[in-house]
Amino acid sequence: MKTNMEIAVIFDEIADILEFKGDNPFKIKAYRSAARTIGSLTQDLQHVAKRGELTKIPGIGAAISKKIEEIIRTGKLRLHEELKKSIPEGLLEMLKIPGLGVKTVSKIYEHFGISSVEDLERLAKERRLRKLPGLGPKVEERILKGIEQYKRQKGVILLWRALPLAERLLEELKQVSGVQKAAVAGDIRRMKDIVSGIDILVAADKPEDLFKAFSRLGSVENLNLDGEGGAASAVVAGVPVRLKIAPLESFSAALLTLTGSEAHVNSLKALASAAGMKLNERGLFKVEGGVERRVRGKTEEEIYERLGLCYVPPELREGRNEVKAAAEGKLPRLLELLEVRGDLHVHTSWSDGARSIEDMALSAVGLGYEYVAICDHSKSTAGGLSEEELRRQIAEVEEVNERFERRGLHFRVLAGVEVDIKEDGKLVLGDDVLSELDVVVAAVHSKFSLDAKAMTRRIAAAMENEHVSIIAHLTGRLLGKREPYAVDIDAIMEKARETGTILELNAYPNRLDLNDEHCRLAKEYGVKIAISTDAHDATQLQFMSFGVAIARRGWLEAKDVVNTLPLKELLKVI
DNA sequence: GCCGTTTTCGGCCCGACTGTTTTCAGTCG
Repeated sequence: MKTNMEIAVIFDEIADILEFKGDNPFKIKAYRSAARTIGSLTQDLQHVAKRGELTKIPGIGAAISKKIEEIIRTGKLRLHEELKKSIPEGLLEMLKIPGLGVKTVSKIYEHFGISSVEDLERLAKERRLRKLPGLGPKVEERILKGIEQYKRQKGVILLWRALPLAERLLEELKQVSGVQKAAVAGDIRRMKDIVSGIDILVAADKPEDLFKAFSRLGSVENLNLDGEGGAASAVVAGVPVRLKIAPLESFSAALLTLTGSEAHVNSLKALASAAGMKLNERGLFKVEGGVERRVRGKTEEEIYERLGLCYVPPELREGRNEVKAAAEGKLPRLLELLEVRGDLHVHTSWSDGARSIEDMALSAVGLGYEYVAICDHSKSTAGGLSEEELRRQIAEVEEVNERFERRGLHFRVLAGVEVDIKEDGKLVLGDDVLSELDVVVAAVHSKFSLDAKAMTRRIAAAMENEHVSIIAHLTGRLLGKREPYAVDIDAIMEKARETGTILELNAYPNRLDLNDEHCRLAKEYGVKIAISTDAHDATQLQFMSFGVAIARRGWLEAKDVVNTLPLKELLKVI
């Protein structure tokens, strides 16, 4: 069984290899776009294939759909295997270094005959790369920095990659005979943006059967069994999976301790000990005269209750004062996905999105939303809009709204834009056209390498613009790919409070920007948050759940988040 | 390899940025 991501990687590698071979650039682009679409698909490709609807996915035609079917059927793709044999292994890895593309890697390979990141690093350190025509000291330096970054982010596992895999493994394990209960634990359960792997806890009669079943699951590698400890570990689809078996009576305590975090669990243990009890993965016990007696604790809720605490949702279990708050009954009533009433940042085919305004709006209707804000790029970024084009788009938004009204749909498409903030803090679109919009989202898309002072001044200047309601993806990070740019978060929070600017929590799962701690800080400052998906396709509206997870980790409640407001009140705020 | 209200061939986004050049190539979004 291959995940969407694994299938996407295969097509991406095919594109890379074809590019090395100088194949038709448009064919290469087709493979790349297919890979990107598959990678960000929210439904499992196997299901789509089963329904025979692969070619309905934009960018997937007859040839690629056949290849997807081959991968699903056989676990691999012949073409891919053959292509991989045709070039030195390390070249593909070299491509993953940011700032390095096929052209430069080819040039280096042809001249030096090297094909590994290690050799590349050595050459750069020996200052030999700069001897090649077209390369110089700056590029050499950039490559070294890129290698450093690549090494740092190499093993990073993103929540949105691990979560679907975890859910699928859980479903498969639940089918095994003798399994009484099973749950995902660990940092995935706490919904960390980056996770260490997948932890699954199972209560089972016959551990041997479970282990056997586990070893037979698709693409399990490096299986490691610890029969006595009731544990097994393996690598599935490149992700470490840790399986733990517990007796049914200990399930909740085991789930609690396995969910962590360590800091949170340690606080609970200390609390238990202070109350003459003992908490470990086997259960909660009363200790009297050296004798341990199990305290009733069938559920996690009961364990917390016995410790004199309100239930602490997994997202809060980070050792950030949540135990104290739970003791005082001061935990926030965390935001729920169902409280979200709209999405304030989505793209359409007017810029680099895949769908029309109406398509995106109808999908938002399907999610039960009351509104969606169309915020395409402004000129200078990703096929963005000029003033004139934006005015035409506003007109189309109005048409869609009129059509909806005639059909009796209580839904509003908001006219917006994601306007670029220039280096000097000015916006690339004039105030005239911005004043005609319902919502203006401003964002940095260039000159990422400014120092913190300049970047902060730049963003703060944009916040001063009276038309700007929201600042998008504040730090510009791309998880596993690009570090956040330097910016003084406190100064931005201060400026946001002063100007009443809303900060976006970008829910696109490789951004999640603001992060959880920024959210909590915003709340302290009294700065409001908009959770927006930045969807570039209709299915990506579902990324909202990742944004809500991060908001919950940041202690946010519905009242902290503007897109929980009904339309009328929202309009006042934006 | 994909796509089609110009539909089975022929076109497929393009500008910003950077570093290298001295008018351009490579990478990125």
